[in-house]
Amino acid sequence: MIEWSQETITAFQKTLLNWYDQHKRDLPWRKDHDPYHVWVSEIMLQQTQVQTVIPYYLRFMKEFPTVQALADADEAHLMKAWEGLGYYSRARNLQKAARQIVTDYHGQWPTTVKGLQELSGVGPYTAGAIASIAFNQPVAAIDGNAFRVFSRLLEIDDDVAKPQTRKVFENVVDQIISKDRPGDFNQAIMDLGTSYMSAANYDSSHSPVKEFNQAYLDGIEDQFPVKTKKKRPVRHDFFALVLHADNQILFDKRPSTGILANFLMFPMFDQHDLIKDKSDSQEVLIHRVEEQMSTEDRLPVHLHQLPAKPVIHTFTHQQWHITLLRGSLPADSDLSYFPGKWIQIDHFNDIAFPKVQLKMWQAYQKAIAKK
DNA sequence: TATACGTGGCT
DNA sequence: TAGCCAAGTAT
Repeated sequence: MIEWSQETITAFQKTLLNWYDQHKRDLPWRKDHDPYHVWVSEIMLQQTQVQTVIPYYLRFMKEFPTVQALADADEAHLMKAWEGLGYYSRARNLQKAARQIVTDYHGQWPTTVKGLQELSGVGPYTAGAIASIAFNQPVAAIDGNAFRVFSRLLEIDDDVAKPQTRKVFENVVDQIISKDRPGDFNQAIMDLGTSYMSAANYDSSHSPVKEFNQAYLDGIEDQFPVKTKKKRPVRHDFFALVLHADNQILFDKRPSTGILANFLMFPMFDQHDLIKDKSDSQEVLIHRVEEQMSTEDRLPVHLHQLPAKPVIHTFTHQQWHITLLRGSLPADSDLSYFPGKWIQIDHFNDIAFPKVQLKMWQAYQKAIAKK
């Protein structure tokens, strides 16, 4: 049980919702409460900032205006619409869920948290957000904003990085949430959490709910939320091959699981896997790649390291250092001999690539232009 | 439960 | 600048 009295709870709701009515952000997915609009925006907003999402959301609604259109979309089209947004399993789960709705539910949306969580990619937060915003259910939607805001308001010091902490906050919000306007309540908390009560540069002294903010009143806001630190990304060193033949370049399709699943990328070799002896030089490793690519003498591949800095790309858990290798083939080589897919440069714009692949292509073109 | 999963912004 | 943060979920 929280310390707030029923009077305090009512006063908080009123203050928060009045502020929201006057100052809520005008966002494209707030024009109505259509569950499709709410759902797509919530999936895009997972771990992604509002300003990043807006243009993606607007394009997405033009391309796929309805659940049916999304269910019918071909995967390449879908991934192109998601290109650059990251966490690409979100897009695949989105379509999986669209097909669930169309096929399994005959177009009828589940309206409860439990029902919504049956949809692929919809977890406790997103289910709460859709249920409250689209279906007016008085349920919590605990995201990073809610963790931050309520941890400060009530000086809750449970570690928000731990999964079990979610239920502590759900219990709190279940008691405080407005039963009349649950969707607006949850969205108001998010607006508060990105403005007066943001992670950095918060401005609690001007916050509409400062008198309810115990951590502020006690001068200890900087202690909330309590969150254990993340681990640093692990470094991996790769070679990436740029194998040119006429106007085509060789691509590999990545495995169907793991990071950047299913994307087409330049063939990549983990340098660590190429090492046989500690004393192996970079030249020796490159030569081993040449051997792997030229298993028959009739098609020797010659590789040259490009006069370019390695491409460095950091993910949440990995940091890639990629050395680009340009490959040359004998004239009239049989391209079908190589494992992978030859793609016309002219067609690059129609294919979805992850950011690191676009970086490699840019670095390659820059290096070639210099020569 | 702890970890993997992308990208961009900010200090 | 290296690290943290941003409307989390799946496994």
